[in-house]
Amino acid sequence: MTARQGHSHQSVQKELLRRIHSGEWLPGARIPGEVDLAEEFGCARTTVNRALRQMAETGIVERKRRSGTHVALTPIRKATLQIPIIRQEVEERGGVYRHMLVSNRREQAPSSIRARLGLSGPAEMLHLQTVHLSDNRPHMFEDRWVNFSASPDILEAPLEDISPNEWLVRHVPYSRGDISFSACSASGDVAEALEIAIGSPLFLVERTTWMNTTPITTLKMFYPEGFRFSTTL
Amino acid sequence: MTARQGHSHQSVQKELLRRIHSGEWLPGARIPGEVDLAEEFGCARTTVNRALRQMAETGIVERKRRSGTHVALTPIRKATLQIPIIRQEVEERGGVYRHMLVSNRREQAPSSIRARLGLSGPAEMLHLQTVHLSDNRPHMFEDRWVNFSASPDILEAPLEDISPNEWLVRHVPYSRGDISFSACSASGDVAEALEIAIGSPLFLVERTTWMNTTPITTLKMFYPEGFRFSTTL
DNA sequence: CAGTGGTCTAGACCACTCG
DNA sequence: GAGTGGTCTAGACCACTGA
Repeated sequence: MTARQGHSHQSVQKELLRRIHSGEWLPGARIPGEVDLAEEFGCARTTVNRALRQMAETGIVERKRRSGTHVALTPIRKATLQIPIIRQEVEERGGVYRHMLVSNRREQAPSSIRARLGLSGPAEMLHLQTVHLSDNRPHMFEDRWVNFSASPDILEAPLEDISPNEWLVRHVPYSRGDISFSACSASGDVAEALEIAIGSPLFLVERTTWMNTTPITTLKMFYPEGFRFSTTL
Repeated sequence: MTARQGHSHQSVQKELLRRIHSGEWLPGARIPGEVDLAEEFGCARTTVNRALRQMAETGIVERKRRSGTHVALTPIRKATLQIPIIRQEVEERGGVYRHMLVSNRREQAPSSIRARLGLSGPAEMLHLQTVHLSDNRPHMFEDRWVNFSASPDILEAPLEDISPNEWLVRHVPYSRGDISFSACSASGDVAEALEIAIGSPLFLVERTTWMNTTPITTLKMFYPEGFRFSTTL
């Protein structure tokens, strides 16, 4: 059967967005059911469904069975952030990337680190400190602990040539991660590595990753003032 | 025709993820085509397509026509952030919310603000400064400019009772927004509002929103040290 | 130019949930 | 119990792009 195309899911979404943005459908208002919309637009219900599903994923509408689809009271609540490899991050900003491994030691993980990873008993881990440079100026300082029992290969990795960040991303998959953003002031170590004054404000990203329930690595990334993490809503 | 169900798109995705996480399919490796996978799983191609499309949206795989689907070299590169109403943010963290309107004036917007909004000529705007409190302690300081020609109603809004943040979210839709995160140190004004020392590190969120090409509002939100913005990968 | 993903259709059944 | 979204199927055509 020749399926003559009425509307694409994108054109449907565009029209639905127009009605929301124009105020025709106010926040909280109920949107007609998929069957009605499909009839109105002259397309299959599947097409309407996809348009509405995408709008629900970005938080523009809320959907529940039986009660239908409503315009969200707080339109657009989700932004997606890119989590790049640091080298790419530097190069995308037009800099020449280089890294320096400041520390590379096996140590007993302190309790704060074990807590982040969800480990109860003592554990020997790889403690790596790296300065990431852009055009030979400090871009970011990374303080990382690696649970090498989950990825023994890292003990033989050429971390002078490839940063721990990049080596892990390329060799150790993970299934789950936490990430958080905050601000802090520079302690002595970090200030020295970044060549800034002690107490300077820093943008701090903390990330921990697991493969299933096995912790892989946890790290803090310290960015000096001026660095921005941007995205679009 | 009774469509007997083979696999759901979720079960397909789960199995594909397993193969990636187990190392069976390494980063960069090519994944079989949709037709082959559909045959293997005994389901429709549509089902495989949806599973792979979702995995592409989260950055786990990369898809191109003709060349097929490949495991991403940098697995998982996107995180979604919730952009809440501040009152909800405070209440979700267990605090009692209150806000104080520190400033509410019509002013000529300085050039820095006009630049953020993409306006060339002079423009009179509403300049609002709000302290958001959690359990009567400062939670965040907001410095906002509103292009009231795009939403004249705000001039009559009871901003003492409902914060500018919440009033705008509930009454003025937007189609596009920028958001960025960084760190800075507290200036005198902000330090006073947040009851912290001048120079303290702050977590700074900047957001600008438009309706189509009309600028709506731009603001900076200053969070004291200790505040974290978290999400899951 | 041929292979791969991208998408639409029409129809069906299922699952949740509100009244 | 009935209405609404959630999803699967089988088939078709289209669009991009790399060999």
